[in-house]
Amino acid sequence: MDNLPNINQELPGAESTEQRIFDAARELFVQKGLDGAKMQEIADRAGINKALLHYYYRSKEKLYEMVAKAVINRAFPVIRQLVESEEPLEQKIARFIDFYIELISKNTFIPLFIITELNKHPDRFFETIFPTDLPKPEVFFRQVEEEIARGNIRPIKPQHLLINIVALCVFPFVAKPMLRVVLGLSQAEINQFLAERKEEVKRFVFQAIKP
Amino acid sequence: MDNLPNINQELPGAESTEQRIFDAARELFVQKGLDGAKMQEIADRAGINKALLHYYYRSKEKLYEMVAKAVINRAFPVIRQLVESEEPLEQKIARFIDFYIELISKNTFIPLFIITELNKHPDRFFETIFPTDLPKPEVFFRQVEEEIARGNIRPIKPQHLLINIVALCVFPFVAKPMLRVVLGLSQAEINQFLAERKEEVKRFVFQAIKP
DNA sequence: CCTTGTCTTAACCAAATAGTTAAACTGAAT
DNA sequence: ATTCAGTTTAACTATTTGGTTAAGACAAGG
Repeated sequence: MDNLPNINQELPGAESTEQRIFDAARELFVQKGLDGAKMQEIADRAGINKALLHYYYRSKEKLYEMVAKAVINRAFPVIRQLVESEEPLEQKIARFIDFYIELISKNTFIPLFIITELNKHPDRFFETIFPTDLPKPEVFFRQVEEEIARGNIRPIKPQHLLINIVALCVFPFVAKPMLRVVLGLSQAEINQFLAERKEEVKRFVFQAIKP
Repeated sequence: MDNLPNINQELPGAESTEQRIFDAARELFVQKGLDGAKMQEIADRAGINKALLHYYYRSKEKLYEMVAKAVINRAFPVIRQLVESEEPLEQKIARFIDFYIELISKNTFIPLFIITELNKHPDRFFETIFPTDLPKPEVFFRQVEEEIARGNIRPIKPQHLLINIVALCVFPFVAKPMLRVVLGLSQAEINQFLAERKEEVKRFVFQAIKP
């Protein structure tokens, strides 16, 4: 009776029921919000009975809360790691853009979800997240100021530079449906356009901060 | 009996019931979205009986549709006018940035509303809500290509330039709560930061497209 | 004053949806 | 095989919520 643990049907879906529920809930909550996602829908996507949602996660609110926490706590450390590293600024910016665009293109709805959630409960956030996970942009700020002092880049407030970079990375993906409307692009053209963003953003940013 | 028209209780709230309903609905829909806003809540905010909502606007969907149309149609024509004008490119970009940031800073929730709802209910938006006369960016595109040909700006796809400009204008306001979290700014500092955006974006963009 | 059309309300209805329960299933330990 | 704990389901209940209805208020005109 050593360690042959609860194998309980781990074969069919390869994942535990609890996890399948959580994944389904995450997808739907992130895409449709608390009110837009329905419990039955979540159950269907997880391929289980609706009662199991309540068996594992007492209520819709609780389930949503756990999802929100997980999403936030997964998103921030990744950014933090990039922003706080000590590698040379130019290289760091290039890596950041590549990585960030890659990340968002695979998780289109996450930024909007976090922003919406942050707007709903501005204070709850600081209880939700591990304090250590909060990105500390000081390293980045110092690097920018050093490069400015050396004359390698033009004077610019580091805060503006950081936000500008993030804006250029995030916005086109978040506003994806608008591309179709405003630029009149087909689905294929939209994908082509978004694929070009990594290089485009890097060119744009580096040109914008040249001395 | 000259011109003493239907005064019908225009005194108490100074506004017609129909208008009060519409205003309440706009506030709540913009803030909470279609699913998040409840009819009873709208009625309460308007200070009237719930049945009146259906008396004036048949259903929730219809009411939402009218609100969404109004919100969008207040924003787009102005943009359109700017984008389609024939004034010199540099001047046009500067005016666009000034105007756009001004507009957004006074209606912070509108872009978020449009983007969120567009992502949640793309069909409804494209079929019923969006106006037929969207901004036509062709003039802008042509101007950019001309300036590139003349060697006044560096080569860049006009679509990317347009999206970059919009991204730099919109994103910081949409992501306002993130500023506090990521940059660690106080409310006063956030306002200061956002006030600097007009000049910052113009500098950044013009520098980025220099030959 | 009485009628008429517009506006407004309280009470009600029906559908959707969150949540509960009791029973059945399952696999493992006794 | 029996028990037992954890898991799962179908059927059910309770609540929320969009929508309706019938009756009343109310001004304006006859």
